[in-house]
Amino acid sequence: MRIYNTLSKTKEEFVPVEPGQVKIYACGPTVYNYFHVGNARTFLFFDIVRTYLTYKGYQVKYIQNLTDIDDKLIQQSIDEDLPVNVIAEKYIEGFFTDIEALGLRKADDYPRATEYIIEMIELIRKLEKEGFAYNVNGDVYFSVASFNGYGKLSGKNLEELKAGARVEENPDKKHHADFTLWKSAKPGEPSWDSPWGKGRPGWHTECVVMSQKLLGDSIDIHCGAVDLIFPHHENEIAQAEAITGRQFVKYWMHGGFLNISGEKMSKSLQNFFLTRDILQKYDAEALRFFFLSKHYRSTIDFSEELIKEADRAVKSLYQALNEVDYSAFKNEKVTIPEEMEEFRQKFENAMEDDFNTAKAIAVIFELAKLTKINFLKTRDNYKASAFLLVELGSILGFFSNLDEKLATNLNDLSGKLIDLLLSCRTRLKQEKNWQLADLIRDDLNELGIQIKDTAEGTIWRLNR
RNA sequence: GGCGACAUCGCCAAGUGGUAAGGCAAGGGUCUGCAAAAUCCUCAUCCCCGGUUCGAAUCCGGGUGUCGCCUCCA
Repeated sequence: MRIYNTLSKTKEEFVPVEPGQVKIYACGPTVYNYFHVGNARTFLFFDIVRTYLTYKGYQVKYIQNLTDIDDKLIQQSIDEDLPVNVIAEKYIEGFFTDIEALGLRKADDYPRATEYIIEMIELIRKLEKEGFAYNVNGDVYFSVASFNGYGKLSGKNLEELKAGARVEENPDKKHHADFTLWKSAKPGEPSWDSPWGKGRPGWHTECVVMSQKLLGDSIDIHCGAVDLIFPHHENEIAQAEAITGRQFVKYWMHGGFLNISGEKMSKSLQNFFLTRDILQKYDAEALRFFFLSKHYRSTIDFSEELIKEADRAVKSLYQALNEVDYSAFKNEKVTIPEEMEEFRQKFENAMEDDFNTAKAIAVIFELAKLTKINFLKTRDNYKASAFLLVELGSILGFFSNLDEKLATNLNDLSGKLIDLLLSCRTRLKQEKNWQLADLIRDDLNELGIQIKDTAEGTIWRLNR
């Protein structure tokens, strides 16, 4: 299994710190709003990483944090005229609603920043004591010059950062790349007591503390989107490794951005899409297909047209199962013949090459095709390939509500009524009353009931 | 200004030296009373120029274009 590591800028063989176990820390949302489709892509991808590693037999511990105190939350609390903790609760609830709608599995824990204030203060004190941090009037900064190795993740050096220049000068800082560990509170802001006075922790500290507390000093995978490489993750490394002297994270994984029509999503451009709004209009698996059809590190361009296209693609996958009447044999015990395992192998090869989901999806489609061919030609092995199709597809999160989507019976009465209508239509056809027969067909179609006139007679299916 | 990424069929997208996966769309055939569905078939030499090599979409150099990071951001 090979994973691209931002730290080395290469694909590396994946070897967990402790054999058989994988510890993953995923940067979660700052809960000042419902999350957008870009967040959704990131969250969804790391859920796939977790799911795949679990499928491979690793014992995975997966943590995703919730940032529930920070400047944006404070601003939002002013905008909505609600206390910060109420804002946080509101959007945390929204977060859980939305990830469920997206079909993500729950993380093992969702630690919140405000639950770890004491631990953060403790960390900052240690940093200060050991000369990595300094206090200026109640604001505590991390001194980047004191940590040798600063910039190793993002590939920046302190000189370049200085030359960057576009940064607002803060005369309190020794080096302008120094970042805030503890921020003193202005009147009215939520705050906690600390050795430096009332204030709140800086953003970069929470992930270090929660990662170390819940997963240990050295973990396997820490992930987020590319924008977090600098400064967020760079700053995490500095704090964590300054204290422990050990490698904080073995594999840093970063997902690519999602743009809207070639442009970065931003509120000012009015091209901002909340995940919940998109899920209102489109099927969650269509969105999932859209995300996974491109490699996770590439920038992806979002448009509703592409979601519609993805929706058609997903439907054709379901259609394959419909064709072979998967519902009728889904509870049977079927063993997958040896020669069919080559598909699993191809699928795994794709996934194990830095999670090449686009390639893995191609295998899924090949399997769908094979299933139909087996069914039509030989009637052999089609059950096995259907099972394999569902198994592998499920790893990518597809086929999550098969029963609903494959349903051929509404309920007894409705089904019988449809059958009744169809037998009338058959009679009309025999009488060559095409006009009326077609009317019934078209009207049923309007209702989402698709008629198929086959050699064996007329059958119907719910159009998904 | 500094650092970096990318450019493959109408659209989306794999592919990191051995002769272009997959999806969507499109066209044609079969089936059908007509349709739909299904099914079969068709559909690219990889931004440009130069180089390395027996051989390059894949490596090197130079262009052009797009994008990202350097500031809160998934």
